[in-house]
Amino acid sequence: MHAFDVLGDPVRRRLLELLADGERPAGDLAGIVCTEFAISQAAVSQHLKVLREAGFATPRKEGPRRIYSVEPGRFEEVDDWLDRFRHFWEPRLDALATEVARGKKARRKDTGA
Amino acid sequence: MHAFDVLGDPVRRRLLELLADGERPAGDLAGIVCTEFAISQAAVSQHLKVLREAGFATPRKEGPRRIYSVEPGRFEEVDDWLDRFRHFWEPRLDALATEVARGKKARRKDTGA
DNA sequence: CTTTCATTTAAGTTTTGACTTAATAAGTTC
DNA sequence: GAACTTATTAAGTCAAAACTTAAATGAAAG
Repeated sequence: MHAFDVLGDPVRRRLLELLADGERPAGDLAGIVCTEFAISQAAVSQHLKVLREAGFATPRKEGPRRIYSVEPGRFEEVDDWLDRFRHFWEPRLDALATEVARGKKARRKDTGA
Repeated sequence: MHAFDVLGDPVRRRLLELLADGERPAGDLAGIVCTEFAISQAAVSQHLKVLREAGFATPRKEGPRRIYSVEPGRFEEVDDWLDRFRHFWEPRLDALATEVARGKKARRKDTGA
């Protein structure tokens, strides 16, 4: 499932926003999102399943609860897709500055420098 | 319409990818996307409408054709949303380096420095 | 080992939105 | 202005996906 297909849902985006500040148990997430969107707790669990299976979040079992936390990989993928549009609004830095500043390609592809 | 709702469609993403390299007439875009996705030209036009109305692309009339080009605003919005997740995968630069490197908040909010 | 709490899964319904065909609009060319 | 091109809009169909209720799972507590 493409990263943007997952993010193309307001409930899932909200869940991720909540997780951005740190891990949270599923029930906690449901408590917030159910009232905000007026949907059932089961619906939230289904969205969590999508996030799980798409690799946006992972649960950790702690007694009877599942503590969810953000999984960065797919976000990075989104960021990469955005790269091809960055020149439309970001000032063009010289190539080295960009590499150093964002430090992305170097780390990811390990070009051997 | 939320930026991610717009990007949550593979045809629209493809259209934007094509526009990332530079402006193109609608017919040109349709020619490519219709074959790639096996959909009608009208369907592509409908997607272009969504992109137009959401502010992701703007057409410029040139004779009978509409030359589409990227409108950066909404992409920047997406980038901003991602900001809250960046710390999960980007090395934390010191604050000034971040400002200089990305030059975003400074330019946008013009904090007066 | 049964009850209870937290969460997920299953089954079925409803809604959203993407697609098709047909019609319309606007710009050239003759 | 008739014919042809380029593109958008309208109307209706269909499928994907989000939601609901109900049942199932699994851990802890009595």
